[in-house]
Amino acid sequence: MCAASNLARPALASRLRPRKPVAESRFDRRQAEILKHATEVFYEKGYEGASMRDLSRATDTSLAGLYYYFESKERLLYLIQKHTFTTIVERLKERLQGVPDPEQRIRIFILNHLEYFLANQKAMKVLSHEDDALKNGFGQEIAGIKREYYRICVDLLEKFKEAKALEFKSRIAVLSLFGMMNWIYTWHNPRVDANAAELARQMGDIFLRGILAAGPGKAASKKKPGSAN
Amino acid sequence: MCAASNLARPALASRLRPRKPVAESRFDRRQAEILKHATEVFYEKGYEGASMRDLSRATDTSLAGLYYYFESKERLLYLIQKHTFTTIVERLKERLQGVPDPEQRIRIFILNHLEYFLANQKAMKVLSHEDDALKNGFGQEIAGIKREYYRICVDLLEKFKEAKALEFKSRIAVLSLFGMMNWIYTWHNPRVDANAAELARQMGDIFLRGILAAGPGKAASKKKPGSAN
DNA sequence: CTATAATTGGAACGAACGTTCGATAAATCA
DNA sequence: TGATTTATCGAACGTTCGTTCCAATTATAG
Repeated sequence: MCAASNLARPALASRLRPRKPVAESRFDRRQAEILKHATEVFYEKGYEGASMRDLSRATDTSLAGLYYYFESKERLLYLIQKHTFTTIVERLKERLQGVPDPEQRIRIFILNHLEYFLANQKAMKVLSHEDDALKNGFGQEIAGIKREYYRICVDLLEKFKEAKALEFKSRIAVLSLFGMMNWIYTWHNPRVDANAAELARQMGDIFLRGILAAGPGKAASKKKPGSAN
Repeated sequence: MCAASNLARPALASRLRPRKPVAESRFDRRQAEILKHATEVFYEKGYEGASMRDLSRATDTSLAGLYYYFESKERLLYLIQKHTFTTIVERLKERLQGVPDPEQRIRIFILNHLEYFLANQKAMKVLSHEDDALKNGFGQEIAGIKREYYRICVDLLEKFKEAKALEFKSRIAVLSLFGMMNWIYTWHNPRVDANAAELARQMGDIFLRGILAAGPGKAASKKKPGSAN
């Protein structure tokens, strides 16, 4: 984890913290808690719409206190995005280990994405919705993680395509899949809609059947699902 | 069209405009032009991030001049959203007339959506991205149009489902389809990606095959989705 | 305990925000 | 032409923005 080392200390707290062998210090704990509440506020009001005073109120911290933990509002958003994105990629890699079947791997991708998305819906909306709010330095790093995640999905699809001798445009397919999954932050209601596993199954069915029916050569729209090759 | 009657006049211009039988007055033309430029600014900076001074600069209008044409910043966003959404629904209804085949009707829906989306990409991003920026009064009217549009799509799908004796959750299917289509504002690059007709064909293929393969009864792919956790 | 570092809050900074006002210029019509 | 509406402008209003400074408070170490 080593979360602390990633976080810039404000001037007052910039001295090296000596011997702190335990996992997280008081500083780290409080910082994480502020981030959690800040995520909620960004979720509700958007990045530009949320003021530091909103965050101050929501986190029960004085305005100056916020600047003790975060050097700027932008950095706050950056930390939320980085943590969220890094975690989802980490979990995906763990889950993919030891699973060879191409279709199964795609289903794992979908499940991992939806599960994390729904469990951290607010953070994920902030991630999806404010993905161009960060200026050059910060923005590029997040964009890099995003590109890696996208690459993983493309690779999964192309392995699948190869194994089944299919023909379709990977780029369109991947981006369609992302669209299906990411859009849920606009409509998912936990009291009405199914949970992540069930959604993953349904979306996986639609998507996988959709690309599975695309045999080599023609891509006819009439029902000819049987001819996989 | 009668666009003028929908637009609130500021106090100075609130008197009824007598006999203006021709399509659009000077007022309407200038207002429409400001809206066009404002759409661009909202697209680039977001609603909260764009200031009236940004809009003033982009439209070559003084700050006070803006308030002669629009009574508030919120109203500006409202007019952009309303015009965009109303137009897309109108066009869809026209295109659906006289087409009986359920599959064909869904393909028309997709094509209409993507075509309008790509031709008015900036307005559509503003529409998708700022859909909760409007306060109660304005927001509900836009939400109403959106609900109508959603309903149309559900009906198309259910007719299709009935005709083909399929079984799938319409809600999930519709929202997945919207996700696929709406997400393009985050990635579409006209110099790299296909045009609307081709995209509509590809997405239509993925989506229609996906739901078409869901015959009555079981909806199984051969493997069960691996351990949910 | 005292001394030192970590943490907090109150008050204020200049800048930018959305909006308003009153005066002026341009267009329209008698 | 003069009278009257339509359009545009610069300047300012009060508020809120992100951020900073500094004194006061609390926790930790010697």
